[in-house]
Amino acid sequence: MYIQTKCFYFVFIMKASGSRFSKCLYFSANAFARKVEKLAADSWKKINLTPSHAYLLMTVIEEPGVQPGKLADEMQLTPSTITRLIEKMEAHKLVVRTTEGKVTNVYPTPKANQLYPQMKNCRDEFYTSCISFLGVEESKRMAQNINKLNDKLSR
Amino acid sequence: MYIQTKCFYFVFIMKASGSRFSKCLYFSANAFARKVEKLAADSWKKINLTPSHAYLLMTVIEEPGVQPGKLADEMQLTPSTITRLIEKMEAHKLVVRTTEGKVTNVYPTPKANQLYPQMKNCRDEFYTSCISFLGVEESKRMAQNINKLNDKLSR
DNA sequence: CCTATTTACTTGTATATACAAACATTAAAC
DNA sequence: GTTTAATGTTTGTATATACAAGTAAATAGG
Repeated sequence: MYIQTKCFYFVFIMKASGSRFSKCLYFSANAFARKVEKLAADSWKKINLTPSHAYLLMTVIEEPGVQPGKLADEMQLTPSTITRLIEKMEAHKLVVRTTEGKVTNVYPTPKANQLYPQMKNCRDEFYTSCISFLGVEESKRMAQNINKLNDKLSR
Repeated sequence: MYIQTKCFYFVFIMKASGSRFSKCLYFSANAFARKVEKLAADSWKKINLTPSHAYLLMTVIEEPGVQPGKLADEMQLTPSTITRLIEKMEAHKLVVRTTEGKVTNVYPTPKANQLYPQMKNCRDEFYTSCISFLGVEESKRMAQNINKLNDKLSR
């Protein structure tokens, strides 16, 4: 275990931090996002959902009838991206849409509701693996910090 | 100025940090990357380069003959992505490739070299705008922290 | 009441990136 | 030496996302 830690440290010296761009937020932020993405993707793979789909679906289950606009806000994605996600999940019979006037409501299907407990497990597993990589304190602080910066960067 | 700070704080409370997923690294990391991306894109827009293209080109100028594999390492992108980037920049007559055996070398064109001073300006501008949004200390620490985590997450 | 603006969502299109498989070249093993 | 494995790069294909423009409903001004 100690050796593994040292090994991490070695990699640390050689990899990102040793790269030409280590001090550049552009690279670090993007690389970090891709790595967290991968961690999340692994956690949800066993029920065949991408993280975006999974989080969208969980929101729909927890707030049946939620509107696409609100989903866009919460997930910090553009409305068009949300439309695409919903389309796919509709094709997989996990949500249904009803449109009344200019308002659209999204509801989970029974199939989705059945999946919910497993989805919560996946979410827990993802958090656990974040924590095991980054440490419980570090990973919490990181999310907080990033959020703070995100808000400063909100146009 | 004080009011603006308070305003930031208000947004902070309402936006990312208030969202259902604020404590989830998956969302924060992705949103953060997209925002930094946008900042970078703005900085390089005036010379019509995307940040990836710009950084790749600067590397090629500073290390003429650099190989795709090394670029992939430094930029933390996959070799296939590097190939695609190089193809595009070749189409724009900014780099040329020579292949000898299994090794490929990438060189800047005169056009690229001419562009170099402007590119450095754009880079500076990007750093400046990071700093102006996030603060000089915060933005340095952030990049460091992210790198540390990146290295821990390196497969 | 009718036009103009705003709101909510969708569509067309483009970008960046990745993974897996294909190649082609060199190195190793026997 | 011929087969096998490793290395470096490219191609085929798929994903996620965005922006800009389009549509359709609701609301506001005159």
